[in-house]
Amino acid sequence: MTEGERSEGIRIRVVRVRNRRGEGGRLRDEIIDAAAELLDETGDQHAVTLRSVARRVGIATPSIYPHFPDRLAILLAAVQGEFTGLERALGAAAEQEVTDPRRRLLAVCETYLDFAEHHPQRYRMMFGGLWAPTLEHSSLTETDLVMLGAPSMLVLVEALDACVAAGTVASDHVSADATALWAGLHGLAHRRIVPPSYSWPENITERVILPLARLDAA
Amino acid sequence: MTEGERSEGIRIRVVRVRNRRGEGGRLRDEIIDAAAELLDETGDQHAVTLRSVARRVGIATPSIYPHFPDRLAILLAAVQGEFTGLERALGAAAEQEVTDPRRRLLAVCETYLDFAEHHPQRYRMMFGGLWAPTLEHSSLTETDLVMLGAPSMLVLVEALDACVAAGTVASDHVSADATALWAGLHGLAHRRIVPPSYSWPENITERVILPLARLDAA
DNA sequence: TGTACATCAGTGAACGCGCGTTCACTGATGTAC
DNA sequence: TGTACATCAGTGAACGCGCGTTCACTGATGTAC
Repeated sequence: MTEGERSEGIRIRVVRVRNRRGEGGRLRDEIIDAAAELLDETGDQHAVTLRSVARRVGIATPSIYPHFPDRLAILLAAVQGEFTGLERALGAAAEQEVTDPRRRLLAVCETYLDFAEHHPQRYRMMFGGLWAPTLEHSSLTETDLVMLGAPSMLVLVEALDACVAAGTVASDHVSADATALWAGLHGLAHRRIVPPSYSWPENITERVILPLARLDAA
Repeated sequence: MTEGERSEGIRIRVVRVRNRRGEGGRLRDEIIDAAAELLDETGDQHAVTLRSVARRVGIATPSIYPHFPDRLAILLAAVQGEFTGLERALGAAAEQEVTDPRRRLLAVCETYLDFAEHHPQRYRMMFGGLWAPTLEHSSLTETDLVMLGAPSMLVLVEALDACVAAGTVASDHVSADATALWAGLHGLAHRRIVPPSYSWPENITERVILPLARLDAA
């Protein structure tokens, strides 16, 4: 045991209770959680190494292999979990605003931007396009990655569609306009990720969302 | 000498002519170029190491130290050069379309997206927000980074302003609307960076740019 | 009810690799005399 | 015009580090008899 110890006089040893027989699969979730934590803290996929994950979990490095074939498989699993989290947050926001479709759409947009603000490193990992070049040497397929964002996109499409149905918004192609709106949201999310030195206009959010969603000013 | 050789029977040695006395500064530019090439090829700032740069240039690794204090200083210099390239491209596009401000604005937008498409890895490096978390251990300041994009932004602001002056576009706050337009462009650029599996609507570009620029359809 | 044993969950040491950084050095070249 | 020398532009070996991956292993635990 080389890790879980501090060399400051007192030695701390992380005690991890070994899973019971038949429940070894639990370690898989612990590994994913540790990877997500490391991503959040560092914002750098290179910080998620087999060894750093093992340290965080409190296991020996080779113990990862029964659960994941390689480093990227861990990362994909972590990012999958994060996309699920985004989807849930967007879905919950949509359900909060049952009556007014305009307010529902704006709530979904706001929740999207909040997610980016509160989890900037995750967001960057999810949408930063960090994946493509790394794919070559791994077991992942391109489709794995593209499919990840689909359910979240669906929430946005439905929220916009409700506005169209209610006559609040005129759109000849709802999913296309939802994609356009997403592009704007992604651009706005950039603002919350990057250091705040650039002086963004105060009402930049409205200036992007309202025209793209074809909504009037409030 | 360990590099510049291939172990396939024939040995190739990269012959690099040492700079003449007083012209040692030339190596600095060679280092920046090599770093930019590595960024373009890999899209991964971690691929730009002192050793990989030295190999590419054809020098010994320690020869970098007289020119750059650390790895990040090389990266900053490379990214600076790339921002200058973007600025030139946008400026050239604006100058092509002297007469019609509407067409000029659209040309600037198109050039921006073309840059993202043709240099996806550079673009990601420039705007991907990869910098912030890495900054702590380096000699760079946050302002260094924020200032980089300012001249390019100015081209966009001026192009939009010309539309407003010509009465083509109504805007109560030109620089704010230019920032909103940039957010949309950044979202669109995402499309050209990410693997093309997601089925983007055909006219997504117009659906984003026209409403944000407050332009009518053509 | 007791016990032998197969299996499960994980360990710990070792390997070769590329990395950043240091150090003392080398050989060409411009310049002072 | 010739030569000694300081300086410039880089070199090459070495270091310790964290990494992914391999290998033989260990000890607890559930199960068959």
